[in-house]
Amino acid sequence: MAGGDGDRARGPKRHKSSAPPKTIDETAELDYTDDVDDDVRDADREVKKRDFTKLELKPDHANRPLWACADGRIFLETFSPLYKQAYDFLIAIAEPVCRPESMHEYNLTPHSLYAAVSVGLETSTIISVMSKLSKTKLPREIIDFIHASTANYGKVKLVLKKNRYFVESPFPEVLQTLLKDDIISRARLYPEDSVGGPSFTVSKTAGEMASGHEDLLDGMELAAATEDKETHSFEIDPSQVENVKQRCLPNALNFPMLEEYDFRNDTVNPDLEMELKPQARPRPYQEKSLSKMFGNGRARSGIIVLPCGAGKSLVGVSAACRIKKSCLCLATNAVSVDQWAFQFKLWSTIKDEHISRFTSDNKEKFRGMAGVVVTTYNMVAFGGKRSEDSEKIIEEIRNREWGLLLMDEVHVVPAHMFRKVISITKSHCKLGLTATLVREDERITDLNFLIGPKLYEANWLDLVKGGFIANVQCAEVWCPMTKEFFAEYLKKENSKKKQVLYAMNPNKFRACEFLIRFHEQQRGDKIIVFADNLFALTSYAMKLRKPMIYGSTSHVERTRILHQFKNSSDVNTIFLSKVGDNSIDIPEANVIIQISSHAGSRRQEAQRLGRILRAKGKHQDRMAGGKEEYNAFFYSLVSTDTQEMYYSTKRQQFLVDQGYSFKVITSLPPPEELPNLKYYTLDDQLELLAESLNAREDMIGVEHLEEDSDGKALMKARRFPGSMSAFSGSGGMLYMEYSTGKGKAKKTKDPSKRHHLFKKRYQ
DNA sequence: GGCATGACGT
DNA sequence: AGAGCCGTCATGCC
Repeated sequence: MAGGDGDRARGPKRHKSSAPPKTIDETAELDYTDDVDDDVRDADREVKKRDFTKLELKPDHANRPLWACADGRIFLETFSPLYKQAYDFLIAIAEPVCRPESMHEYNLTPHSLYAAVSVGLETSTIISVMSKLSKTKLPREIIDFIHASTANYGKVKLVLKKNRYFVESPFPEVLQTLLKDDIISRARLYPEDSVGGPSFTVSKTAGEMASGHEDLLDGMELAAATEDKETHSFEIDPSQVENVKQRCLPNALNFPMLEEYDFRNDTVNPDLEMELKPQARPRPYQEKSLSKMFGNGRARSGIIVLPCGAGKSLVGVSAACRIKKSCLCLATNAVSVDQWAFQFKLWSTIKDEHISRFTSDNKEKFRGMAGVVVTTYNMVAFGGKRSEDSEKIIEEIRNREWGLLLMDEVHVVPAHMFRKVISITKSHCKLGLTATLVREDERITDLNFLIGPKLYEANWLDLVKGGFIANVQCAEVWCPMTKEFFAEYLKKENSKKKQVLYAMNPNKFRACEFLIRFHEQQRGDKIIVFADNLFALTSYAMKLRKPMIYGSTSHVERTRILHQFKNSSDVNTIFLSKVGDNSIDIPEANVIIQISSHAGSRRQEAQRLGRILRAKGKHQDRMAGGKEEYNAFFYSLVSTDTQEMYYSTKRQQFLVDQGYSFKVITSLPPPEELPNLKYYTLDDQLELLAESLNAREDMIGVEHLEEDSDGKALMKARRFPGSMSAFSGSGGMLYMEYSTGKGKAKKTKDPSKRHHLFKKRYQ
């Protein structure tokens, strides 16, 4: 799983040296006389794996949207009339690698196929649908691979009964196989009345193995098999569940454990009275996510990936409303806890006394037999000494059997401490939600055994087309370093000092000033400026007299600034440090300018973009006229010839994989604007340089900051004798021209930035 | 305020 | 070359 990377486990062997496949156009022009035979020599097959020209096209290939390579790569034409069905199918069986506008690339992996069978697809269906969609006869390797990857699915179940975990299977020999594994056999617990032995607990149940129904293509129905079976089981140590599940995954023993909650037949745990309100109407993709989770009448554990602003919370609340059992909802911080509690009350009929928040400031009592508790990962995983109140509540949380464990921002769960929440709490079903299933470390794949497979992932650009999220223009603004700043930059060894210099580059400052002025005055937009570096954040905000929020801004202050930003036309721009990445909710903003973003985090980049995806409102109707128009803007300001260039490319990767393209702008601000912007004279620039060079770590702190009555930031004069001097009048002409026109290289035309599939053409 | 933790980069 | 430790900026809990 994992959005785009992380999952190094490939399907059929990938050839390191293999050249990129020919482009579709090239292959289409060749003739297809050769056949893909079942018994070609290995050497031939090696060639055929990476050569499209040898594939036999079906006569009606034009109507079929897929190309499948023998090495597990799949390409999808997005302009096909079957795109929608094919997308739903592919996202279920394969890992998206890159999704530019007209051609998607996917990868078939053991994990992705495991995910496919977990949402109810059967091996034969996967092969037949793929075959139907494919322009060519499916390569033998692919078929074998699908069979091998899915053969053992559904043979083993993990079941929670009376707060104890059992590994169950109708096949005792499978359990024996599992127990040959050291980790699993050590995790086994024996019944108290036995001395330990090879025998399993046997029970008779109406065993229904995996089944479900999907509306993939016409006539594609999945059979449900119901028959009475004997079930064999052994108990495992709750603290070892994570390890046991890991051992069972496709890349190890390959008996992935089913985790499904038959909530309708759960008579042990009390029901919770909670319905979705009639006005809560899930959108098609939300409905689709839920159908993946509840496809067979039970609740599957897994992960749903939706962009920010696409309504993840409605999916979470809907899931809880279907299960109708106690639900533990985990979020990353207190603000988010409040929002979740609010969302539950907004979308569901849950009674106030059945929902409680549990944070350090808000320890609401848990009443009744069943309920929803919203709390933080921190609270559950906390290892230190707890207050008396907390101790009581956490004890209740530990001992309860939760119907649903709902995890917001689930990409944080692989972290060392946070993953503990999975074993601390006992739940029948786990649902993880996130917009960005990426981490810069390799641990994202751990979610496969910590929680479950990825159940659904929406395509951002499809949601843009549907008008569900904003249509964002992404741009990278190249700001050349001034001569003086660059000279100092080259002298510095310390990367921290370098960072300050490229963030404070006067050309970047003026590009920022220009963009703010343009969007505020010409378009009436609401702007967020992000700066990771606190020196840059404070300097920019003060020079431009805009309010800012960073780590040590008090809660009261944050609320006040955000309120002004939302409600007053006087405050249209706010400066945020990385506080803005997570814990602040700003639905009004529709422009982002990044001035310092040293960290090469793809997740942060996507998260920041997500801040403006909700932006629609008055701009929404512009889309109605048929012609799409951008209603949100995302600018990354980078100082050219510095480290920033490298990080910027790295940061953008996630969004590029989602199909976003970054336009490169090289002529900002327009030359004729220069005199109207700050740091026009060399003296001013040199003064800024001196300040930047003197910037010390300890100078950032509340004690050095003051705010004037407008809430605009000022700095104590003695700290920065020169900083107050240049509040020159703004005004002057503003230009629209930057968005189009001369001399501006579009990134998409730059061969080095193209997707590898298309690189050749530009070489 | 102190301590623990996360996610980056070096 | 890579793992692991530390630095920075953030949060949460007591």
